[in-house]
Amino acid sequence: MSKTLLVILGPTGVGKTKLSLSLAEYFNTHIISADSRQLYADIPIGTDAPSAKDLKRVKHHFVGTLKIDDYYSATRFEEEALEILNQLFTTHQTVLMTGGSMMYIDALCKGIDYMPTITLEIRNKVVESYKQNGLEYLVDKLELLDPDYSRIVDKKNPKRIMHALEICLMTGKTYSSYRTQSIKTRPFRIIKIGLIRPREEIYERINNRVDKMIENGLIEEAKRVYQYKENNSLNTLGYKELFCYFEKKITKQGEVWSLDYAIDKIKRNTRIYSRKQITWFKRDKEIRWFHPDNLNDIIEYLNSINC
RNA sequence: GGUGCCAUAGCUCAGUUGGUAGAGCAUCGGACUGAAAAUCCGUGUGUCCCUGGUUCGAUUCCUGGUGGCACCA
Repeated sequence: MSKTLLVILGPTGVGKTKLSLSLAEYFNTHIISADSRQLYADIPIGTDAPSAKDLKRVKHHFVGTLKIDDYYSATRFEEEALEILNQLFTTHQTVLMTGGSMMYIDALCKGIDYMPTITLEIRNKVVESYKQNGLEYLVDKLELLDPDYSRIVDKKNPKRIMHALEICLMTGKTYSSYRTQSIKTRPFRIIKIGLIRPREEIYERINNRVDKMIENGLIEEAKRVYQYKENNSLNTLGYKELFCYFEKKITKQGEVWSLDYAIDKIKRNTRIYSRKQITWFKRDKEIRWFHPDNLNDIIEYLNSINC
């Protein structure tokens, strides 16, 4: 029998955590978390990380393993998750991966192209140039250095432009030359289970969850990490909005960010995020969709394919 | 009871000197390959409250309703 990676995915708030715990117990196995923010140890409330109790019930990987200012990326996740998977497959037939970080899931399932890590020096240089000269300047520069990519890149998206430029500047080669976009095959079977609910249910659960996070001390948690706010780990739902409130920023409507406004924004942005996830997952035809309450249907399906 | 103001998108409102309408928010759709909870793009048909009148033509002006708000009794 082949080894199986069972992927449980879905939009935020749909109920992945609860179902994954049940399934992991059913298979008596571990969970690999595919969540780019639950990786960080100091922000468990805002990222809705598995509780201490959950972690005791089932062994998790990639939860709370990083410091708030650690660098991380989908590629590192690919490498490290593969390594852990290989170990786990020596003792387990089935391993679960669960999470909502779309690119992390794809990185492990399909692989992503190798690219050199950008040095801090180059990154700062490019970011600085963006601030000084604006996006169009960078677009022009990219057109010179990598005309192929320049033709297809979204020219309004600063991150895409900057990253391609960084690669060009650092390696002296084009960004396109690293972009093979080939799909890697894995030496194990991958089964994807998608969890979905009607929109209203997802939205209601998100709204309730945010209220609960506030009750559980999200504001204090955000204050504790505020000094690290420049780090990517905190460019995150829940924190960025509270930071605006802390800083008494002015809203588009010309008012000072109140706590209520920040909380509404968190809810709204989380809803938008969940939609974005749905959009991404919709493209993946390998996903078999279920309602999270139908654990039995899922197990029945898995049995039928010899899981 | 009297007077004044208001009634337009799911919400808050703008607007049409009379030629059937548009912003913000909400909603919805999409892109995505080493920062991805990031970053970026796109999306507005709605009995313009109802009725009658004037008019070639009314959501717009006028009459009368209905509902809301404010003030006066």
